[in-house]
Amino acid sequence: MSATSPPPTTDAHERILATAYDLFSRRGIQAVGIDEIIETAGVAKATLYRHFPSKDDLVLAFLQRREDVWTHGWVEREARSRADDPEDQLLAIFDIFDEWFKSDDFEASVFINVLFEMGPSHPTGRASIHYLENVRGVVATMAEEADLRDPQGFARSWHILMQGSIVCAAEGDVETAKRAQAMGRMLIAQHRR
Amino acid sequence: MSATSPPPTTDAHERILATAYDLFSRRGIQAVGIDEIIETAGVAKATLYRHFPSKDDLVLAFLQRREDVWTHGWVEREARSRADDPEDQLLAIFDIFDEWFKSDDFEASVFINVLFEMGPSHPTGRASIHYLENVRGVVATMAEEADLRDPQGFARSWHILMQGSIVCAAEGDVETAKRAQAMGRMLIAQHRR
DNA sequence: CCAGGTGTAGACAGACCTGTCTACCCTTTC
DNA sequence: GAAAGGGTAGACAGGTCTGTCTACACCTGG
Repeated sequence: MSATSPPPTTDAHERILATAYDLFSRRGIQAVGIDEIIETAGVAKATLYRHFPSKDDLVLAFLQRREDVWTHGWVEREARSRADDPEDQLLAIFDIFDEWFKSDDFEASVFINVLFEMGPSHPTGRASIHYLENVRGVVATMAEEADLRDPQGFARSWHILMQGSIVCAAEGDVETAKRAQAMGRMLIAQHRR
Repeated sequence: MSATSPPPTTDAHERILATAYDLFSRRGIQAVGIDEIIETAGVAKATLYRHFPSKDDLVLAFLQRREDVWTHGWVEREARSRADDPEDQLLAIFDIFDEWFKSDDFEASVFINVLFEMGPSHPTGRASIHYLENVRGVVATMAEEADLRDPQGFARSWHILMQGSIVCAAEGDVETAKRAQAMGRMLIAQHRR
């Protein structure tokens, strides 16, 4: 989330990945070249290619980190910390999204972004699909904890609301999280036993 | 002005645009180069640049055609032809989406695609946002015809369902249209007077 | 002391891409 | 019959990008 490049004391591998995370997150994959990454990270080109044999490998490492930082470290963690009741934890996702959409550095979802930028058959696109499925898995777990009917089906419907609100936010509608949350409430009510 | 149509081929302008429509629709903007378009269309490079001063201009013309063909010529037209009741016309959108997602040439939404590929500040990205707003406008009109409360707000929520199902379909979930439709039913029920 | 691993700096190859330009062809119109 | 306009074919300029390569510097451990 920090835009500052780390001090040169940290090791090169980490510095490259942190820089790539920042640049890829904000501007996408195609728009960020290797040359910009090495310059921003303060690293020689040979060093980057020693740690990451190709740009695709760097992108894959970036997506893995995105899951750690965004999916688990931010969305899941925040949702769980904001409420005790599992239903409220689910609804809290859209409170978090609301803050996300209204923040300055909202740049649309990295996973959707890469999926559309690279296509579903490209290795990085396939990886994005995998990480999006994991997001759905987090929702399914919460749905189980909330003792909702058909947690897998619930998670798929909930996922539609999450993805839809992200796209609508990218379109410019900053109030979209509240609308998605309202539909989420209806969906929860329908899945109660 | 002349009504004479030369036997060899159709109008070059039309041939270029039709080829660009096909290639851009299926593979995205960045992945399709000018050289491929002129070769596929069977046209000289100078001819393309005579009709479209730059690739961006060609993309803008492509997006305009996409609205004509897809938004109005297909989704809106089909939805209206499949039901008389406005509420059923709205729900029919997801029947159409269902067939779309399951068709061989489903390639995700062009407008979302271009928006994510080019970014919201690029002219073509801005145009995509405009055409997505027009899709929402079609929904709002149908909502008015169905005499639903707050048709604009309804259309925004409905739009979340549409966008979400498209992304989930791109992710590989082919049953997503049915789930979106079920949530659509709930949303309609909530907006009845 | 020196060998190996890690780093820097930057030139360079090779493959793309968009957009321009020349040179020529063919048809229609005045 | 000449001019004009639209078309073809393709070279070319100028830019981008990834990835390789050379040459050198600095530790650190044996």
